[in-house]
This record gives sequence, C-alpha cells and structure tokens, in this order.
Amino acid sequence: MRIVVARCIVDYQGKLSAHLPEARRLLMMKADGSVLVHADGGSYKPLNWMSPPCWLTEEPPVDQESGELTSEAMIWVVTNKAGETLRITVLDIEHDSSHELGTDPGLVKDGVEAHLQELLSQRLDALGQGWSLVRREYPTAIGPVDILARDGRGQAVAIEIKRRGEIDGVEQLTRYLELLNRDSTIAPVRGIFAAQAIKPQARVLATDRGIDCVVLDYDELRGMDDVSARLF
Amino acid sequence: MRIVVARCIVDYQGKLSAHLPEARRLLMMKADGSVLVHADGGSYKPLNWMSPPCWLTEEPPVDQESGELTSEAMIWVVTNKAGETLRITVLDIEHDSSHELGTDPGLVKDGVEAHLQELLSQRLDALGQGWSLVRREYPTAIGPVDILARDGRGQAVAIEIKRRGEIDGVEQLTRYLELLNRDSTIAPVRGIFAAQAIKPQARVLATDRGIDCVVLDYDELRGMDDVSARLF
DNA sequence: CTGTTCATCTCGTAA
DNA sequence: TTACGAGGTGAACAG
Repeated sequence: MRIVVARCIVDYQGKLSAHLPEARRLLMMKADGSVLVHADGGSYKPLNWMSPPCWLTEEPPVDQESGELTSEAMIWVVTNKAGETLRITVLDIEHDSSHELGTDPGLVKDGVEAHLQELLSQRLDALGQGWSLVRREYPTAIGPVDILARDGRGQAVAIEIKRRGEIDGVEQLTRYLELLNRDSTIAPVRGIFAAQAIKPQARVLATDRGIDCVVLDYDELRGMDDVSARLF
Repeated sequence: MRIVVARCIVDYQGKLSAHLPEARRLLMMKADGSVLVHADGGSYKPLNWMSPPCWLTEEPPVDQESGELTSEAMIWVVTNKAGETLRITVLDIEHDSSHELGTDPGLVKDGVEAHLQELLSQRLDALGQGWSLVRREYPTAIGPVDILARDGRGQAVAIEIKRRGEIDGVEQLTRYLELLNRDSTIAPVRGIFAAQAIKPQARVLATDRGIDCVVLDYDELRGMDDVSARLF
C-alpha cells in the first residue's frame, strides 16, 4: 500500500461526473490497484475513489492546450474495465511511503440479521403461548420467507425479520403473503413484521394491510429466562 | 490527520460485535476524532471504524488478569456518545506521521437523479407530442410524485424517475397511482416508470400493472435538437 | 454469471 | 432533531 499526502485536484468520469477542487488530501493506493482520496473529516467514505479491478497509469504533466510541460508534478489516471476514469492531478507531495501489509485475516462479526432470525426461531414463545416453528427460510416462488410458524390456534404465520423495519420490508412480506395465501394447504396465512426498530410509515403500511408489527429486543431474545411481555 | 501503519488487533462493540485478528494495517485518525482501519485490499470501506462524533483515549497496556504491564505498545480506545467502542491494540508501529490538511472544499456532482428529473420535466416532448408539465414533486399523502404531467390527450400521467429502475421503484409508483386515482379531479392517472436502466423483473412487474417503462438517455435529454425517437 | 438482500450502511435533504 | 430516500452504494450469498 502506498500512502501519499499531497495537494491535488481530482476528477471522476463514470456513472456520474464529480470534481474535487485543489486541496491537500490523503491518497491511498492499495495493492489491488484501487485508489482512495480522503479528506480530514467525513466518515469512512472517501471523497472520491476507484474500486478494483482497475489500473493506475501516470501521465506526463503536459498542458492540453499549449502542449508544453506544466509545473504540475504528475497526473495519475485510474481506469476500470467499464471505462470509468479517476484523474488525480498531483500538485505537490508532502508525504509518500509504501508498506507491505499482506492479506488480511478478515473480520469476524456477530449480531446481524441472521442472528435475529436464529434467535427468534428458537424463541417463538416470545410471540405467544403454543407457537411452533414450521421452518426458517420457508421457500416460495419469489424467495424464502424468513420464518413460517403456527400460532397457538394452529394458524400459519409468515414472519419477516429486519434489523431496521422500513417500508420495503412490508412490501416484501406483502408479496410473500399474497403467494402463500394461494397455497390451499397452508392458507390462511397472516403476517408479522418483526424488527429491532420499525419506522412509522412502515408501521402504518403494515397495519393498513393487516400485518402485525413486533419490535424485537436482541438482549431479551438472547436471555433464556426473562421475557418481560408476551406479545399476543 | 494522523497516519499509522502497525500490527494491530481491533475489536468493535456496538450495533454488533466485530473482531479483527492480529495483522499489519493502516490506521487513519481524522481531525474530527473518527478512526478508520484499512487493509491493503477490499474497496473503500474500512475493515473497522468509528464514525464522528467520537473520542480517542489511550489506555496503558495492562494485562486485564494479572494487572501487569504487557509487551504491547498501547491500546487506543475510541468511544462515541451511544457507548459504542472501538479498541485497537497496537503491537508495533512501522510508520507514524501527522498532517495538516485543512477543511476540504468538497465534492461537485453532476448526473444524479435530481438532474434526470429536471431534464425530463423540461423535455416532456421526449415522451410524445403535446405533453405538458403539471408540476414536479407533486404532493400526495404518502410523499411527492417525481413528475405529474398530461399527455397529448390531456390524461394525467404520474412519472417516477430512478437512475436504476428496480422493483421497489415500481412499488412506489403503484402506491402513488392508487392514491392519485382516488382523486376524482385528476383520475384516471396512468403511470410511467422512467430510468437510465430498468431491471427485467422491475419491467415485468410494471407491465403487469399497466405501467409503461421508459429508458432515459442522459445525453439525449441534454441535447436540445436531436431526439432520435419519440416514445409515444 | 446474474440477481437479491443486508449494511456498524453513509449521506443528503426536508419537515 | 428526526425521518426518509438515494447511492459511482459495496459486499455476501444463492440460483
């Protein structure tokens, strides 16, 4: 990885056009050819970048009109297969170093949506007494339903789980319910939209369609003994 | 901005748990307190990070069990208001430098959805003869429709514009049409789904619902003289 | 290979 | 401040 701190001008031409006026920035060239342009603020997203696979070439600092050499140190041009280009005009370099990092062993995660699904499928009693799991990832023609269960009265229930409950999730569950209710062997099927947090508009849409909303508490699901409130 | 290249172990505890085993990585500390941990590959997303506002403190390298100093150089602890923490155990430092970058003038973009909407509203003649704009961002109870227009026969048309036409865009337009068609002053309203590219499944769903699909050509809309083909 | 879904999404913008 | 939608979304996973 090569790290450069320099005054620079950056132009991206591709899916859109983007231009960065002259300023001092951090330029990161990774081993896979990708390039990142970072400012001293903002979050993890670079101001501008080129994703791999891509290739970096260096253009001589020739003025496009006069054809003469300019005072600029160099122009880096990064291109990918789709023809998108990132042009970095480097005006002066404050720091330049290269480092051998090797391949990274990678990130280990815990607590994503898959875990919520696993937990809830094991704790259907959190939804009410007598609930039973039919199966996780219950297949339909348009994709798998997160959980198919039966409630205390034996009626089929399709459960869609999200970390954050937004309108898209309600649409998704609606499509599943429409399909499942055509299947006479399990119809009628009702829906539950379960998430760690549910946006108001998503709740309104769900309610309008007769879908129940449930807010999941990760810690409560994880705790084996204490489920503070039955939902049904 | 401080740039450090070092062997390190990283642990994040917050919205989820994440762990990075020991390896050599680039650590970026920005002026706003945010920290990024980058490997020499992957795209622009860091392996691990903490977004601002947050604060970095340094812990002495004390072993948690024995209470004695360990051989580790130091532990950086980054915390935010929500109590999420990023702990970086720095084992040895290969590079360490600080740079004054100043505030960045920022990015200038061109070619996003807003431009498409602006262009199309000015070039409704690209859809057919005699079309007229009612208004952009036509308000409904569930949000504004991108464009409301009238076609050559005076019928109302709701146009939803996306850069990439996917299934949720069709769902969105469907909801608008349902609402608009309850309004007797403008009903019947038909729909047009306009995008630079439309995914096959989105096209199927749109067609099934009687919504016309239009592929927008950015350059063609921008050009004043030449509209190669009328769409209706 | 395409298509779909998740994300510590990030980021803008409007109410 | 919060809520919502777009993104050069990226990244993982299934078909």
